[in-house]
Amino acid sequence: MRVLYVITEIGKQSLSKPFTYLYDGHDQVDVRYRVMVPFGPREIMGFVTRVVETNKTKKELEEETGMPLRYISRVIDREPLLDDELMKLATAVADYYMAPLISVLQAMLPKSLAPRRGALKGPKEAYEKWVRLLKDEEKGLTPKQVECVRLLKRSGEVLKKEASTPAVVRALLDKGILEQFDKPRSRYVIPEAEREVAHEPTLDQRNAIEEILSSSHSIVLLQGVTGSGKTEVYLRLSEHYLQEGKNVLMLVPEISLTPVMVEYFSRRFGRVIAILHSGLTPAEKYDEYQRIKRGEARIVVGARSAIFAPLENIGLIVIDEEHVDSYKQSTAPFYHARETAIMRSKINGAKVVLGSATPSLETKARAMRGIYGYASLPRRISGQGLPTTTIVDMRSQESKGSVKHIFSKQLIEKIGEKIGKQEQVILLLNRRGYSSYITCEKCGYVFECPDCGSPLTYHYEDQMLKCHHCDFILYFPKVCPQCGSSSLARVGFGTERVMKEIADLFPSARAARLDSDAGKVAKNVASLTKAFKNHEYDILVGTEMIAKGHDFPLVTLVGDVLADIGLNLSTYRASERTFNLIAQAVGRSGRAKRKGEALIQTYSPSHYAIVYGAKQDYEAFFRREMMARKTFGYPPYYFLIEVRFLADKEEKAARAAADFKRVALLQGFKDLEIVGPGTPFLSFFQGKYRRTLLFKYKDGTLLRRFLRQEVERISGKGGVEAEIEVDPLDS
DNA sequence: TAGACCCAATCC
DNA sequence: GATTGGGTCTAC
Repeated sequence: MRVLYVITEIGKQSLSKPFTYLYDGHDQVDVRYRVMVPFGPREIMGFVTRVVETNKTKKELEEETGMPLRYISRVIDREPLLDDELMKLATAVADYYMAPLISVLQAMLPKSLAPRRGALKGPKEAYEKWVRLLKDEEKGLTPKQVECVRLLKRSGEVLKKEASTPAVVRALLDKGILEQFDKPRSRYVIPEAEREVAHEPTLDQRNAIEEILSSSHSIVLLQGVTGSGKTEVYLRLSEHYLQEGKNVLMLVPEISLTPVMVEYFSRRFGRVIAILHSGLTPAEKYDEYQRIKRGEARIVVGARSAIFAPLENIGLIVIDEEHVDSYKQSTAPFYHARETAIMRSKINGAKVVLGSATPSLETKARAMRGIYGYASLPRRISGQGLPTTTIVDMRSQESKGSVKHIFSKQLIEKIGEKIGKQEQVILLLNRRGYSSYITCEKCGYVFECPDCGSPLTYHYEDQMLKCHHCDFILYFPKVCPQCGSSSLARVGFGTERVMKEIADLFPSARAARLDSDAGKVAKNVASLTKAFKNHEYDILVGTEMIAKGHDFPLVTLVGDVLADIGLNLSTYRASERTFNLIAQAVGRSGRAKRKGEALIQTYSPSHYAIVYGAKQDYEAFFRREMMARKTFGYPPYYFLIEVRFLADKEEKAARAAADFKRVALLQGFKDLEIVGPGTPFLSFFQGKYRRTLLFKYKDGTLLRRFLRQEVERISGKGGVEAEIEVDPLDS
C-alpha cells in the first residue's frame, strides 16, 4: 500500500495544501506524477508531492490520521512530469510569490501537460482550425460577433482562436456566416536562413563579452545604448556556451519580437532552435515542448513563459530588454521572468545576462551595489551619435477652434522634409483607437463601460466603442442615450486619428498603422514590419509596440505625438515608464548611416522623465528617480506586496480590507507601512468589487509568513476572496 | 408548509 | 472549482 500526498488542480490559497490518498495498484507512481482523484462528489486531477510506502491497512491508516481516506482513481503519467531542476524552480517560484504550487505548475506547462482536467482532451492533433467568412452579413448579430465579422473581412482567413472568443465564433459558425476548415499545422519550421559569416565584434562588444565571461557574478547587467549591438553580444556569448556543450535560453519581452531574434540565431547556429511562447497553437506548443524535452534543441527563444522551458544543461540565460513590464505575469502566480531566471540560475548555475538600454531601477541599483556584475556598450555600432531631439511644448501651439492640433508645426515640417528625402518616419502614440472617449455636447453624457466604468474608446475602423480594460464593445450610437441629442463629440485622439490626419496632411505618403488592433492577428505584425523595412511605407504609426527591438535603417525621424500619456497613471512607475518609452522610441531613429532626429510633443516639457528621456540621459534619470523612490518609500528601497479583496458587495470588500489592516497592524512589524484600503483603478470588474492594501516593507521574513497565513485564513470566508501579488508593478 | 433560492462550508 | 445541504424567503 502507498500513501500519496496530492495537491489538487484547484489553484486557490485555501486549497493549496496536500490531500492524502491511498493506492494499492500496480502502476508506476511517484512524486511529480499526475493522478485522478475523487474529490467530494466528483473527480479531479492532482499532482503527487510525496509518497510513503507502508504495510499498514486502510483502516489502520485512517485511525492514524483520524479521517476517512480514499483511493486515487488512476495514474495518468508513465514518467515524472518534470525533472528535478524544474520542480525545484516551481517550488521556489511558489514560495517567493506566495502562490499555490499547483498554479505555478499550471503556468509553466503547456495546456495538454498541465495538472488540470482539461489536459486529458489535450491537443495532439496534427492540424489546426481556421475560419473564413462565408457571407458578409451583420444583421441580428451581437456587437462582438460583428467585430469578428469585420476582422475577417479585413484579414481573410484567420486562426480560429485569433478570430474572437470561442463562444462568438461558435455562434457565427452556427449561423452559417463563418466556415471552419482545417489547415495542416504549420509546425514552426525555422526558416533555413542563409548562414552568415559572423563579422568581427567591435571593441566595445569584445570588452563586454570578456567582462561577462570573466565576471565572478552569475548575474550580469549588460547596459547598452539603443543600436549599440547587444544582440551580437548575445550571439557571441551563446556561441561560447554552445561550444562548451551547454545550452542557451533567450528571452524577449514580447511574442512579436521572437521571429527577429530567431532569425539572428538561426543564421548563426542553424536549426538547433526551439520556440516557446503563448502565441503558438496548442499543438505547436506541445510539439516544441517535447522537442526540447527530447534534447533536440540547443537554444530556446521565447517570451515570458519560456523561462520554464524543459531545456537541460543550461549555460546561459539572456533576458533582453529586462526592464519591460510584460516579463511580469499579470495573473496568478504573478511571476516575473527576470526574477524567475535568477532563481533558475541559482539552481542550475547558469550565467544570467540582463540586457537593456534603460535598465529597471531595481537591476541598475543592484549592479551599482555589486550584487550583479556590470558590462556596458556605450556607443552606437554605426558610429552615429544619438539622434538630435527637440521637445515641443504643445501648450504654445495654436488652437484650431477649440480642438488642439495633434501635430505641431515643427512635426509637420519635419515629416514633409523626411519623406521628401525618401527617408522614413515613425510616429508613436501610446493610445489605440480614434478618440479616447465620446461625450454628448448637450448633456455632458460620457459613454462608459458598464462592466468596469472606464470610458469607452471610439474605433473608426469598425465603428465600435470599445473598452480598453475589459472586452466590452458596443456599436457607435447615432444619438445620446441620455438626452437623444445627435451632437456626440469625439474627444482625445489615438493612433487611428493620427492615421487620418496623416492622410489629410500628406495625401501621397504611404502610411501604415501597427498597434494591438492591427496586430491582433500575429502574422500582420511580421508582415507589416517587414513591409515597412522594405520601404513599402513612408510612415509607421503605432503604439509602444513599434518602439521596441526593431531595426529600421531608413528611419531618420521619430515623432512622439503625445509623450504625456502614462505620466499621470497612478503607479509609482509612471515616470520610469514614460522615460523608457521616450528613450526607446528616440532610439529607433538614425540607426544606420544617416543621422537621426526625434521630436517629442508634450504638455509637460519640464518633467524630468521627458527631459531626460529626450536626451536619452539614463544616468541622470536614474539618479533623479532613485531620489523619488527613496522619498516616497518605493522599490528598490522598499519591497511591495499588494493584497486584494474581491466581493460581490462593495461594503464586504471594504470591510475585509479594513479588518485585515487592523490585524496586520497589531502584529507590530518594524519598517512596515500599509497603504489603504485603496480603491483600484478598476474598482468594479467582472462582477466583483475590489479593495486593495499595499504593504511597503524592508524586511519581509515575518511579514510574508503572516500575510500568507492570514490570506489563507480569510480567503473564501464571508463571500470575500483575498489575493496576494508580490512585487506588483501597477501600485 | 412545500418549494425556490442563496450562501458558504467542504472536499483527504 | 463544484457540489451540497441548510437556512431563509415566498407563495398559496
